[in-house]
Amino acid sequence: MEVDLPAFNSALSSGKSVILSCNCSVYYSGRAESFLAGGDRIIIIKSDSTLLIHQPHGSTPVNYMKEGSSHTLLKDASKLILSSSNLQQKEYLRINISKIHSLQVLDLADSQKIQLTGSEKDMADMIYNNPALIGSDFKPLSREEHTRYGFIDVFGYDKSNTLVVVECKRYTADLKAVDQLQRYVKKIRQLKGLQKVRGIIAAPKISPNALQLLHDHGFEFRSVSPPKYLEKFDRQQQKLDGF
Amino acid sequence: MEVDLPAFNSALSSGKSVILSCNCSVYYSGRAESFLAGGDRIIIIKSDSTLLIHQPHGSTPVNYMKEGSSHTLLKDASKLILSSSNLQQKEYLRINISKIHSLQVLDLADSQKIQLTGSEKDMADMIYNNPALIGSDFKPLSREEHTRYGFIDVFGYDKSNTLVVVECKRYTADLKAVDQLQRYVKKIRQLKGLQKVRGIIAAPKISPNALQLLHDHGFEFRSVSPPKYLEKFDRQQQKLDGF
DNA sequence: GGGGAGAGATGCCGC
DNA sequence: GCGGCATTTCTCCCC
Repeated sequence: MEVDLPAFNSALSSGKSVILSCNCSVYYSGRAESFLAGGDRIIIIKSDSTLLIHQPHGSTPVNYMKEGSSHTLLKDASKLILSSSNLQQKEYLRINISKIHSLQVLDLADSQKIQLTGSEKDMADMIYNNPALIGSDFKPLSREEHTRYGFIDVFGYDKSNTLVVVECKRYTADLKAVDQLQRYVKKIRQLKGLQKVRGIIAAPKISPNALQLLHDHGFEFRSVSPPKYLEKFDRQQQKLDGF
Repeated sequence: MEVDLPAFNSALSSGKSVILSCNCSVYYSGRAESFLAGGDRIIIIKSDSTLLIHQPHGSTPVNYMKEGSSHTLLKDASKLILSSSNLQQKEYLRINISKIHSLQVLDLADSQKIQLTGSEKDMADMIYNNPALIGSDFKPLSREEHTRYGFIDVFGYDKSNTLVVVECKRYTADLKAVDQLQRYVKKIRQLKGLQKVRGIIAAPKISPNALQLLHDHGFEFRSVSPPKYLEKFDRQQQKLDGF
C-alpha cells in the first residue's frame, strides 16, 4: 500500500484522526525505555495528538504517546518510519513500518462526556444518606473531608460522641485500604487530641490479611456494596436515546 | 455505509480483528453503570474479543469489554446495534450506531512481547548491586522478599546490625509509599521481636507531606532515580531491527 | 483463582 | 502546577 506522506502529515496537523493497521517494530524512550519486535498492530492517532499502539490482544496499549506530542511519517531509504516526540516531557517513540494493512483518515466530532454511577463517591453519598448502613447510632458530619493527610470519605460520630472515620471501597478491601484508614484515624486523633477515634471500612468484602490488619488496629468492617441506578439509567437512556 | 451482518459476525467469531469508526451512543452495565450520548468514536474488537471504544481524545477508552466477551452486530427496526456481553462477569454493553464512517476486518498476527527497562524492579536491582546508594554501611540481604503482608523491595542491615527495609519508587514518593513502608517495618519488628528496624524510601523525590509522615515514623529518605539502559537498548535494537 | 503491588499507569479534583 | 486518590483501573507474579 502506497502512502501520500504530505497528505498524511497534513492530516495529522489539521486535527484529523488517523487509524493505521500495519506490521511494525516499536522503540520507546522517556520515563522508561522499551523495544517491541515486529508484528501486526493497530495504531491510532487522535485529533488531540494522543497516539496508541495496540497489539491484537489485551486491553491496554503496548506503547503510547500522550496528548501534546507531535508525529511525523517519513521515508528513510525506502523504509517507512512514524516518529513521535514530546520535547517537554522528553518522550520519544519510533515506529518502523514494514507493511501497511489499512489506513483511514477521519474527521471525528464528539463533545459528549460519559456519565457513570456506582463509583466510590456514590458509595460515600449513599452512606451519608443512609447512615444505618454503618450503624444504627452513626451520625454523619461530612463527606470528602479534606485534610493535609488525604481526604476522608465519610466522617461522623456515634451515640457516645466518639468520632468515626469511614473509608469506602467499591471492591474487595485490601491492605492498602487499611493503611489509608489508619493514616486518617491517627491524624484525627493527633489533631483533636483524642485517644479513641473509630475506624470503619465499608466495602463489599475484605481480604483475610486486610481483615487481620484491620483488627490489629482495632478497626471495624461493614459489608456495603456500591449503589446501582439501573432503573434511573434505563429511564434516562429511553429519554436520551429514544429506546 | 451498508454492512453485511452475517459476514461481520462470522469475522468476529473467527479470530479476526475489527476496526469500526461510527457515530454512536453507548450504554454499559456491570461493575458500574454508564451512559454516553451520541458522538463519533473508534471501536476496536480484537481477536481475543477485547472491545475498546475510544473518543477522539484522551489515552483511555471511554468504554470497554474485557477478553472473554461475545459481540453481536444486529439490526433492530433499521437501527444498528452492537451488543456485547460477558455472562460470567455479568458485564453488558450496548452500542447504538447511527452512522458508520469506516469499517475494517483484519487478520493480525503478533506474538511479540514488549521488553521494558527502568521499572521499580530495575531500581531495586540497582540498589542491591550498589548498596552505597542507600548508605556506605548498607549490606543487602534480599530483593523482592515475599511475605504474607506484601513484599519488600530490598532488605538488609547496617554496620550496627540493625535491619533495614528499603521501599523503592520510580516516581515522587507519596503518602501511600510511606504507609507501605510503615506496614513492612511494623511487621518485621513484630516477627523478629525487635524494637529498632530502619525504614528507608528510595525515590527521585518525595512530596512534603510524605516527608513529614516519613519523619513522624522515624524513617529516612534517599534520593535515587530509576536506571536507564539506553545504550544496552540501542545495541539490542540494532541487532533485532537492523538499524 | 485470590492476594498483593507496580504502572512509561491515566484522569479527576482541589489547593 | 503539585498533591492526593479512585479507576468498570490493567497487568504481572506468587501462593
